[in-house]
Amino acid sequence: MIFKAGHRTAVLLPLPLAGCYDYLVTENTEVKRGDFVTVPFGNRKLTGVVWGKSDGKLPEIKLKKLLNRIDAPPLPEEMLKFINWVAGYTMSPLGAVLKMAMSVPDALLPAKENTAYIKADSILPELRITNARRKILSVVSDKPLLSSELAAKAGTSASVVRGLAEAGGLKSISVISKPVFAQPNPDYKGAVLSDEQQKAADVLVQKVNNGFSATLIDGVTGSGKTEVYFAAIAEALKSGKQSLVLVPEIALTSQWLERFKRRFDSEPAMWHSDLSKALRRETWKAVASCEVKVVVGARSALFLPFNNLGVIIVDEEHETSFKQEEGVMYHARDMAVVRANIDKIPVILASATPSLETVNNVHAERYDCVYLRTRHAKAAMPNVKLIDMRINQPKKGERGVSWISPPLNKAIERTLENDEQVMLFLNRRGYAPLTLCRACGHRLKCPNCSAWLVEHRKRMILQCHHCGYSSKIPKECPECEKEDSFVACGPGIERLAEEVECRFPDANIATIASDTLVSPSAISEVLQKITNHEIDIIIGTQILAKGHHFPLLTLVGVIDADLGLSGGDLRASERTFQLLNQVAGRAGRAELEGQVLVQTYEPEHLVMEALISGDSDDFMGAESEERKILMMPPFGRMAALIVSGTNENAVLSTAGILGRTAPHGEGVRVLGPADAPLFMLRGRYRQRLLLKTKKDIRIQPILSEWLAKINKPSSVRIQVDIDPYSFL
DNA sequence: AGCACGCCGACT
DNA sequence: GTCGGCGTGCTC
Repeated sequence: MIFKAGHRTAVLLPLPLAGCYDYLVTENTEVKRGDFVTVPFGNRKLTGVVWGKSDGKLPEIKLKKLLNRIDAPPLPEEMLKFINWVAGYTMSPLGAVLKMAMSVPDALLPAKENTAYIKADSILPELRITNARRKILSVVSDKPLLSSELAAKAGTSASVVRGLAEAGGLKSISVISKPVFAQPNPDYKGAVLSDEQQKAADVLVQKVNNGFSATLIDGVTGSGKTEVYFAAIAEALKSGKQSLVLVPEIALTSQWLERFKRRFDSEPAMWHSDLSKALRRETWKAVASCEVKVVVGARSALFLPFNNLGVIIVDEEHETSFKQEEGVMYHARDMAVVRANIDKIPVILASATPSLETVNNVHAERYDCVYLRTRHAKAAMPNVKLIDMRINQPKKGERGVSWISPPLNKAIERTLENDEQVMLFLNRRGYAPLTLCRACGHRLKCPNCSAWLVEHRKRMILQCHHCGYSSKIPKECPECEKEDSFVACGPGIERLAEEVECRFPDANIATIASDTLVSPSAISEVLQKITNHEIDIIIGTQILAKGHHFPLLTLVGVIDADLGLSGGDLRASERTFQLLNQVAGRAGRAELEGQVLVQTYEPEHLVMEALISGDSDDFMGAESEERKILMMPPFGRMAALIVSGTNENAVLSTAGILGRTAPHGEGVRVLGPADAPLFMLRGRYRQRLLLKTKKDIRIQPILSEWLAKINKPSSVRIQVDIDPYSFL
C-alpha cells in the first residue's frame, strides 16, 4: 500500500484516540503502510504511523501536509495487525495501543552524536602535564573513545579527559555511539538434559520454523523448564530469528540470566521499566533492526518492534502480573498467543502450576503440552505438612501476640541447629495491616481510598498500599485525641520479624518485601547474602516465591495460608494454590531434603489438600467444575465496567443508568452496579458492573452497543476491563 | 495526550 | 482591574 505525492493517507498517532487522521502526501515523498512519519497535529509535531487508505470523508481544505517519512525500519504488517487486534479485543483506542508499540519516541529521532577522543595530531609544549593527564596520554590511541571509556582505561575521571581535550592534549571528534549487543551462541554449550527434558526439548525444537503453535511446558518446580525452552531459542537463533521471553518480574531474573549465559555464552537484551534512557532507545532500535536476537522482558516487551520473531516464551504463565491493570488492560500471556498466531510462530507457556485457562486450552487441544514430572538431579520434592491453627494456637509470649505455632517454632529450632536456613512466608507488607485506637476504636484510613493505612514501623510511616499515600504516625488519635492509644492489628512481615528476633535472638534475619528492595542491585545483594549463609531466617512476601533457589534452605513456613482465600475474587483459590506451591518449591532444592509447614485454619480446604498431596489434578478438576457451573472463565466470558469520578452522585447515577440499560438475553447476564470493594480509590468514587456471557458469544459488540447508548457527564469515566483479574 | 478557550475567585 | 483555577472540546 504505497501513497505517492498528491494522495491522502490515514496516519495513526500514538494518542488515546480511536481513529486515524488524514494527511496529504507532498511532492518528493512516498510513504507506505507501516512507515513512521512526522505530521502536524494542532500546534505540535507528532510522529505516527501510516495506517492505510483514507476514508476520504474529510473535506480537502482541512487536510494538512505530511511533513516527512522517518528513516527507520517500518512497523511490519504483522505488528500493525497485532495492534489492531489488541485494540479491538481490549476495547481500547487504537492510538493507545500504538503508543505501547512506540514507547521510545527518542528511538525515531536521528541518532545522537557524542564526543569521543583520539590522540592529538600535535601537542603544544606549554601543555601542563599532570599525573592524571599522563596516564590518559599513555592509553589514548586513534580509536575514538568516550570520555568515560577513556577515563576508565586510564584510571582517571572523565572530567580530566575533557579538561585535557580543551587544553589541546586530545583531539575531540563526533561519533555516533551505540552499544554492541552480544550475540547469543546457540552452539555454545548445550546443557546436559535428562531423557525427559530432551524429549520435551525435541518437541519444542520441532515447532520452531513450523508455523503457529501453542505449547504448555507443565513441569514441577526444579524440573528444568528453562533449559528445555532454551532449546527452542537455540533453534530460532540457528535460523537467524529473534526470540522473546516474557517473565513476570524482571527484577528477579539474575539467576535466570546466569543460566542463559551458561547456555549461550552471552546475556540477552533486557526490557523493563527502569532501563536507562540511552539503553532503552538503543535496545528498541536494535530489536527493530534485528541486531538483538533474544529479549527477556516484562509484559511491555510484547510490543517491541520485532521484525523477525521466531518464538515467544511466557515463563510462569500463571502469574497474574502479566495482566496490565491500567490504560490498555491486556493480558500479556493471552496477547502473546495472539501475536504468535499473527506472526505464524510458536508460543511456549511454562509453569509448575499452569493457570486454569491454559490447562483448559490443553484439554480442548487448542494447546499442546509437554510434561516434566521429575525434579532435576538429587533434589526430592519437599515434604508438605499442614499445621491446624485451631488446635495449635501460638503461645502468647511476653511480647503479646504471636503468629508462630509451637510445631513451626520447633521446626525452626531444629533447622537452625542443623545449620540450615529457614524461610517464613507472609504475604503482607509492613508492620500491621490495620491500626486502631484503643480508646475509641477509630481505624486509621487512607484519605483517598477505602482502605486501611498500613503501619510501616521501620520507616515510621503509615501507608496506603493502593494509592501510595503516606503520612507520619500521628501522636494522638484524630478522633478522640487520646495520645499513644494506637494498637496494631494483625501481622505484617515487620511484625513477624519482631517476633522471630525475640524467639531466635542469635539468628541472622533478613526481611524482604517489594517495597524494601527497590533496585536490582539491592536484590542481588540480599540474594548473595543468603547464598553465602550470612542469613539464617528469611522473612518475606510473595516476592520471595519466585525463581530463586538456595541450597541450604530446608524449611519453609507459611504463616497465614488462608490469607488469599477470602474476597470476591474468582481465582482466589487457584492463586493461593499457585503461590503456596511456588513457595513450597523453595525448600530443599539441592541435596538436602526440604520441609514445608503450612499454618492454616482451613486444613480441609481443597487448596490445602492439594498442597500436601502434591497432586494438583484433583484440585484443578474441582476448581474447573465449579467455574463451569458458574459460567466463569475459562468457561464463559467476562468483562468488568468500572465507573469512576470525583463526583459521587454523577458516578452513582451513571452506574444506575448502566444497570437499567444492561443487555440481557440468552447467555448474557449483568451483575451490579455495586460499590467497588475499593469504593474510593485515589480520590475517585467507584462503582462496578460485571458482564458475563457464554463462551461462544462475543462480548465486545455487546459492550460497545451498551456503552454507545449511555449519556454521561464527561467527568465520569467508564473503564472496560475484558477478562478481569482484579475485582477491586 | 496536550493545548486553547472560557468562565469565576484572590491578588501584584 | 488582572492572574490562574481546571472543566470542556478539538486536533486531519
